[in-house]
Amino acid sequence: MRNPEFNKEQVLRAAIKAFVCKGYNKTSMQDLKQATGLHPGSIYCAFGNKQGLLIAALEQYNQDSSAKFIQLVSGHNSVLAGLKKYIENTVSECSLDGAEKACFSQQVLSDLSHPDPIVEEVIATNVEQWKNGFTNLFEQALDANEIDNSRTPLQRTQSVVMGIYGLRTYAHSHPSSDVLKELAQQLFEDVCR
Amino acid sequence: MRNPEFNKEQVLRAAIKAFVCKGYNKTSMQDLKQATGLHPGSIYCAFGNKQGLLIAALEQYNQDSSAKFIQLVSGHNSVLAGLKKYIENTVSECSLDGAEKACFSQQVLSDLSHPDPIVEEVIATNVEQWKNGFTNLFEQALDANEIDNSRTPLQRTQSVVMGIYGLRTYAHSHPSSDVLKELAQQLFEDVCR
DNA sequence: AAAGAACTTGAATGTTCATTCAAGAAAGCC
DNA sequence: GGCTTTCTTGAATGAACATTCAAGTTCTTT
Repeated sequence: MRNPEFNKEQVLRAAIKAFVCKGYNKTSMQDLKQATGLHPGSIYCAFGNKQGLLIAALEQYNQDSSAKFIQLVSGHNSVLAGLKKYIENTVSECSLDGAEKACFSQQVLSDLSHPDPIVEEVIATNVEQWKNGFTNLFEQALDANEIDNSRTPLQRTQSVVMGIYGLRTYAHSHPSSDVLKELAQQLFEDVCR
Repeated sequence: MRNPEFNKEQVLRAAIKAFVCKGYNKTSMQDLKQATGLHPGSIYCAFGNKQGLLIAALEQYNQDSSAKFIQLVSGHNSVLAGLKKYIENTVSECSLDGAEKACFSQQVLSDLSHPDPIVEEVIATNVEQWKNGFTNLFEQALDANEIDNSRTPLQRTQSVVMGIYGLRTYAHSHPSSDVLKELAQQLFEDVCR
C-alpha cells in the first residue's frame, strides 16, 4: 500500500491561485500541472475532473477565507475597527498586481455562464457564510452601541457586500491606490452611518 | 457592384446580446452565426476576426449606452431625479432573467484575463465617457443646490460607479428584486448626501 | 442579357484542450 | 527479496473551436 505523494491543501491553494489568475475557463490542465506539480492523470485520479478540482478548490477557499475573516476582524478595541481593518485589507488585496483582484467565488460565478448546480451551491454556501460573518459583526456593534438601529444588521450586511463587490470590480480598471482607499473609507462611513 | 446584405448595427446589437449572454470566450462562431444570421466567412470578411467583431460591438455598445444615459437622465424636474431614474433602470436591467446582468464592457474586461491593448482602450473610453456623464450630472446638481460641496463631483462619480458595479455583481446571485431596489435606494441616498 | 465585381456559403484545416489509459515506479507486507 | 496494491506518468484520443478559401450566388453596369 502506498500513500499519495501530494499535500491536498497545498495543491488546492496552488489551484486557486492559478484559477484566480487566469480564470477557470482559461486555466488549462497544463497550467494546473505547472501550478500544482501534479500531472493530469493524478489530478483526474484525485478529483475526478477539472470541475471536481474546482469544487474542492472552492471548498478550500471557503475555509481559508473564513479563517482570514476571523483573524482580521478579531482583537480590536471596537467592533467597527474590525470591520474597517477587513475593508482595508480588501483594498490592499485589490491593489496587488496580477494577484487576487477578485473574490474567487464571484469570479467563478461570472466565468461560468451556466454553472453546474453543484458549483453554484458551493458558491452560495461561501457567500452565505461570509454574509453571516458581517451580520454577526453588526449585531455586536449594535449591542455595543457603536451603530444605531436605523437599519438592520442584515441591511448593513447587504450594503457592505455590495460595496466590496463594487470595490473589487472598480479595481479591475487600475485606479490609483489612493482612489481605492478613499472609496473604501466612504464605504465604511456609509455602512456605519 | 453588390451591396452587403446585412445591417451593421443590427448585427452588432445581436452580437452584443450573444456576448453578454454567454461571455465573449464561450460564444462560438456558431453561436454568432445563429445570433447575427451571418455565416462565419461573412463575419471574417466584415470584421477581420472574432476580436474585430468584439471591438466593433464594444463601439456600438458605447454609442447605445451613451444614448440611453442621456435619454434616462433628461427631462426631469430635478437633476437628482434623473440620477435616480438611471439607477432604477439599472436595477430593472439586473432583474431581467438571462438578459444583460452585467455591463458589457466590464464583463469583457473580466472575461479576457490579458486583454489586447486595443480592446482595453475601447473599454477605457467607454468607462471614461460614462463617468463624464455622471460628473456633468453632479456638477449641474451642485449648481442647482441639490447637493452640497462636501464631496467633489468626481468623488461622487467614483462612488456611484463603484455602487453600480456592486449592484450588478450582487444581482448575479439572484437576490429578490426588493433587496436590489433597497440597495439601489441606499446607494442613491449615500451618493447624494 | 452577358460580363464582371462583390458578397455569401459552409466544408475543410489546423490548433488547443480536457480526458483517458496502459505502462512504469514506489511503498507496504510477508 | 518477492508479491500485491496503489499511485504516477505523459503520450494518445477525440471533441470543440477559430479561421480559411474555393465554389456558388446575386447584384450592377453596359
